Amino acid sequence: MSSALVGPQTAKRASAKRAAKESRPARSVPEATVARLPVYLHALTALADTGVRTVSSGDLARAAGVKPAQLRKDLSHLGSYGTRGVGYDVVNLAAQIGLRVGDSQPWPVIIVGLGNLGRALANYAGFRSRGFPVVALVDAAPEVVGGRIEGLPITSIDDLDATVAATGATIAVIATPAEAAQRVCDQLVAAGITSILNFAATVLTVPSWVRVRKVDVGQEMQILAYHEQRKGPAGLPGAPAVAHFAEGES
Amino acid sequence: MSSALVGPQTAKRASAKRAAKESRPARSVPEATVARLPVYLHALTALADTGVRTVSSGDLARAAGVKPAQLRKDLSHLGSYGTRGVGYDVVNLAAQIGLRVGDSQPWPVIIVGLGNLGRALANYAGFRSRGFPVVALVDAAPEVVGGRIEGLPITSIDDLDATVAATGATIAVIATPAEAAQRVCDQLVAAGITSILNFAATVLTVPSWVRVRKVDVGQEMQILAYHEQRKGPAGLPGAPAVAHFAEGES
DNA sequence: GCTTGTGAATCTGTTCACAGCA
DNA sequence: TGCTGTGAACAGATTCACAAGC
Repeated sequence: MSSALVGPQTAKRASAKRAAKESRPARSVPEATVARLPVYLHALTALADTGVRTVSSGDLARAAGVKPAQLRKDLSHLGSYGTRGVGYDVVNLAAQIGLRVGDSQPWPVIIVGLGNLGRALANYAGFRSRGFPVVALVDAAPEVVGGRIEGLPITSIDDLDATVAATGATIAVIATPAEAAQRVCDQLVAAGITSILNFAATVLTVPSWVRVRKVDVGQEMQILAYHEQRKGPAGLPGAPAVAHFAEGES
Repeated sequence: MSSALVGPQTAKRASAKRAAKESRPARSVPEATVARLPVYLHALTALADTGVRTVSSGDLARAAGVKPAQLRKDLSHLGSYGTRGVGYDVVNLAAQIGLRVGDSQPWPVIIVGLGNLGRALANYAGFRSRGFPVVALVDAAPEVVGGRIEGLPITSIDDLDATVAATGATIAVIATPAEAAQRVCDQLVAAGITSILNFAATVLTVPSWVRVRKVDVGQEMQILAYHEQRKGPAGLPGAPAVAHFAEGES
């Protein structure tokens, strides 16, 4: 589990700045930027579909819901794909971002857990269309195994190793109940999965080479509720509160 | 659109540091902390269920997947609910966080869009159990309206104003196709909704007093794919890669 | 003219390290 | 002796503002 084997950020402290300065052509895009690339790509695709050829940082930023300066800074981490005085070539920029985001190849995905959510995900068309074909459906319940969804058979969790090997998947989606999530996660990791999208309401413990992203609807709701809470007691809706400057919506 | 009336963090720009120093007892919890409160609450609830009475920042941090210092800093924004040399009282701390997260009252929720995802969400039990009863299901398609899910009737989007007024909901979930999302969003806002959880793959434009959180499965996948991309070409799995500095997984 | 790309300034969040207290 | 709570140091991300270039 959290046994040593770490060694990560070991010599990071001391070396840092000076060492990284030369020899490297500026690798690594900031994580915050990576998280926005899909948004930019989506906006660019929409623009391309409507026949727009070039777009300015201002326009693209508006479509993506960010500020122009942020967009330019983000894109600058990828390279210089714009033309001063003109803007960005929509198709070319989309291609460049697509490259980074792995659009050039399909990423086969395994879905584990076929309750309500798992089934909805298995039927979700946007999955395949975005380059993530669902190649296997896995569950533990004997009465579920053997069924089919969208023509794809549901296989047993006991055959996970074979399933992963056969499909070549490296990404998995966990849509099981919270109690089963960690166990399933361990099995996925053992089978060679290195990226996991976790819909279960649990914190997963994984080795350092495995990346997990969590989607927790309940938590999102609670974050919204936190802010609703603030509003309620303060001022009545409709009644103009005191000062306030409009926010530019992030 | 960006008219205005919030009231909170009002004169922030100009005043800043100097002014904020005195008179204010440190209001407002950082957004990053707010996003973690639900995780802490979940971990505490689990601990309480197993009968644990007190917990140290180290143990709770491990359960929540953060560092102890981070947990203490986060909790310090809420007040001093721990006991030096001992730890935190599980039940009391859970109560305090629950208070902030709005656990004390139910937050009725409306779900708009009853395709695969909407139906899965409507059936999602964890919704109600976390204090977010689904009080209305809304769709636009005539052939869907009139049906029932979990005993709840599906009403027409045309009756939205009445539905919101009747239920008193302030939070809504958008699970429509992307094309319909902005239109639905506008209608929700007009009806009085002030918090939205958006599952559609679009950036929503809303007035400043409305809060939106987005859940986009496709985007999450692309973020995972971005990192998979880095790994792939570099070294074979199993074969120790060259240099390579391990990242410290957050 | 116009818009990009980027250093510098700022803001936000995280981590350290230790004083304060049971 | 612990473990919390927190100032101070650090790191990361955002925003500003302007030089560079079409």
